[in-house]
Amino acid sequence: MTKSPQFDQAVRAWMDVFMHRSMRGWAQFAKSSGLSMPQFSIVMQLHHKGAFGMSEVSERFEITPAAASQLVDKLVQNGFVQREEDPKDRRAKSLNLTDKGRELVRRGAQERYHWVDDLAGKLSATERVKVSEALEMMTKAVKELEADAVHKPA
Amino acid sequence: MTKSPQFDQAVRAWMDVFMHRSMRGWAQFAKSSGLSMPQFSIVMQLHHKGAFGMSEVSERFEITPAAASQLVDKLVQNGFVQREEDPKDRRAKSLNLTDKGRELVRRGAQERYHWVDDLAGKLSATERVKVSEALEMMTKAVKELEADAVHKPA
DNA sequence: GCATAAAGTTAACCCCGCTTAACTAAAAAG
DNA sequence: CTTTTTAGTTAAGCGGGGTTAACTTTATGC
Repeated sequence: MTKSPQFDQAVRAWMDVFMHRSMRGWAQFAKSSGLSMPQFSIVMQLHHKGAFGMSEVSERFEITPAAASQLVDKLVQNGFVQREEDPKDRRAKSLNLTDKGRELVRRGAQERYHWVDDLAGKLSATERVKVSEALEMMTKAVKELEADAVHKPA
Repeated sequence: MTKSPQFDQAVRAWMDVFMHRSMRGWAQFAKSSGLSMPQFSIVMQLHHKGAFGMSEVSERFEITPAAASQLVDKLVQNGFVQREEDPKDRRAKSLNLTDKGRELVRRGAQERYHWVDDLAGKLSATERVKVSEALEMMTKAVKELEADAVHKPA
């Protein structure tokens, strides 16, 4: 581990400032749309990773199948998620976002987008380029970390 | 609003990837220490902003004074927080972290630190410098945004 | 001084997410 | 074809956080 105080300090400062702003907005948006955080998380996963079944919900969120079933059920009742039989395996269910669900995701992204715009407005063009490059490096690094974690889990 | 697709895209990608990792770790740490997220948030606020009273808890978290009282009570019972009479106004209570509370915060910071180390390991020295600079710009920008928000609230 | 406002607390109640346990139904194994 | 495993559901019950309502205690305004 190559020590780099400047790096550590910069990342920590950023995390402090960014996490608070971001998490708050996140939670607020979820609440404003009438969803609890766990429900909202499922919707987001469904958006990012595409359709999947109950068992994957229970694995990804580390809850029992029963909890997953109940949680998803509320999303279905509220029309955000569609739950249909998997034709390949009639025991399994395939979960998908409905139009309403996709619309919710779209609105959420828009809100974040707005914040990004504001942020961009505070930076000069050259700064924006530098930031873009840096974030791309970071994103790549995080993905590599995650890939590592798969091969040798903690 | 100067449009910059590269910037937007980079920030969004980063947020997606970072938020998931970070929030997960966060929630897990809170749970592993026997605290719920709301309880943990109070501890963190107490750490960042120093001592305050019940009414501020209820304002900051947008909950009723009753809820704040109950929430804090659990933290007091578990020894993370100290609740004492404010000598200036005997109706008010002054909340403070106990040693145990501070120790919790310290451990949390350490865990984040560890993640930052891992991340640093994935970057070259020059990359780390670039990232540091970029994050400092971003942190500054966010703080300016927050300052703006105070003057003309949404 | 007395009425009113402010800071917290307590109690009753609700909703939510989660777990365990018991169950149904379909697929896989033998 | 029967047994076992797998996917998911339902029901009962628990604990958590939230609310409203009623209350106590201390400050303030007049």
